[in-house]
Amino acid sequence: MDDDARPGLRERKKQRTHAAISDAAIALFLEHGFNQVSVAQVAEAAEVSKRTLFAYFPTKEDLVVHRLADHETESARVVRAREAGTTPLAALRGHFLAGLDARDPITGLNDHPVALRLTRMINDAPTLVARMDRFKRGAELALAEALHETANLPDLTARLTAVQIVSVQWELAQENAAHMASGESADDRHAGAVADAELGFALLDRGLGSLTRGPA
Amino acid sequence: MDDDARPGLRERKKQRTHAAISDAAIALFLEHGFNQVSVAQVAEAAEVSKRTLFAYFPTKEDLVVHRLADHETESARVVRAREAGTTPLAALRGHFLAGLDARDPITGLNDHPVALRLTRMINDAPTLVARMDRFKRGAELALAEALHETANLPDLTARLTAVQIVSVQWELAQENAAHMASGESADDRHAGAVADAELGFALLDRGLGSLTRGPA
DNA sequence: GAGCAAATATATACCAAGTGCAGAAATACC
DNA sequence: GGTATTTCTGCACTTGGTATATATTTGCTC
Repeated sequence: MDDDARPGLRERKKQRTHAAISDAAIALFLEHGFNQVSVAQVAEAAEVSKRTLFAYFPTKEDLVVHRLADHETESARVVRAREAGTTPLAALRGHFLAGLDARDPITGLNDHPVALRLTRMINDAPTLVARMDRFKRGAELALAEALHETANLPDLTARLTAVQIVSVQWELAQENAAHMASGESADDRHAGAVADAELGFALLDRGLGSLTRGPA
Repeated sequence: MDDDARPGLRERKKQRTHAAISDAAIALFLEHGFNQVSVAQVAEAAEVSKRTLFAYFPTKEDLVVHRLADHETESARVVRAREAGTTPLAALRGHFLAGLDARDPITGLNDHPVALRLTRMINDAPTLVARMDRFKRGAELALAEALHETANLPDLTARLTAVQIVSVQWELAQENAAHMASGESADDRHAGAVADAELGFALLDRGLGSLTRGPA
């Protein structure tokens, strides 16, 4: 819809307003907490009417979550862009490990103060946590579609596969974020995070039966 | 908390009020839709003040979801109650298949008109869907704890295992519910549901690698 | 059974998220 | 410059949920 072909004054202004609202919101939320700041305050700080704010962001939660929108289809894109001969799972494993090396916040392995405050802010606000779940669900469906289309999997099989993969990635990120929240540094945690990721992807690849049957 | 040891007039009255509110809510929601009915209307129908309603149910969504509360720990209980020598996954597989046979609504394989209207009502209300996600998350954590305590699994391994299992069960139920929503009868669907469940649990047991490596 | 303390219910007023609407202001287009 | 079209704004309104202070009910003791 929003082709970035030609700026145009109107488009540029819209983008600036969008950014102004978002920035004001994040700043206020990080400072005082999500539930402690009303959308009216955000609107005032962004010098915009409440009505306009809701024209840009359909809900208060979107003021935070819209920043993750790109990540929603990340796994799906990785699967689609994998090289021939690479299984989807191998591609995703490689991508996740690369994310750990890069300290990509989506892996949870990032100890920037802002990242820490952000995860804490989210976990303190139930409605935000719920919104993150919807985000996760979107990632599952996008990945399922990618698997269905590029890996020759039946629809249900693709969905069953996708939900397992996304759930494991999510839990790994939660684990890393919990370590960060308890004060550990990303560098100190890195080795453990890699080991945990290997465990998670091994479980996905070889199945839970491998726990009782021993390693393949 | 609420020991059912001795009734007592006060307790009985509370239970009756609780049921009255819940029944009024479900009836109105099924009739007009979740978003189309206000909590004030529910309170009026139940002949109770709005404040009292919120004393019994912390949120509007709880008016619906509290009925599933028991199911939240169902998988965890199945794992804890499994016979010696049975793996958790085998126990859960057996339980799920039994649920299909019994047309347990939690498996999605139930074509009672009320069940159909209920799933439709939930899917039409985003806040209810979000609440179901929280319910699912609770089931994951409960199962993780059960696996940790009874299957000798490290904490993270238990959580990774639990999220995979619950996610697959959930997706299987979604699939069945979708079939019901499109008019198929539970009896007609049963064989397919069993086959899908076998697929799902096979993926869990043998891993996603089995898709590329072929059957074990 | 009267009387009192604790629990529960109610009415009222209130806050915050989100929507509908009518009009003002800005932008694009000619 | 004039006009059609977006976009923004102010205002009133609905709804979920909470605070407070007051009334009602229940349980218990004598």
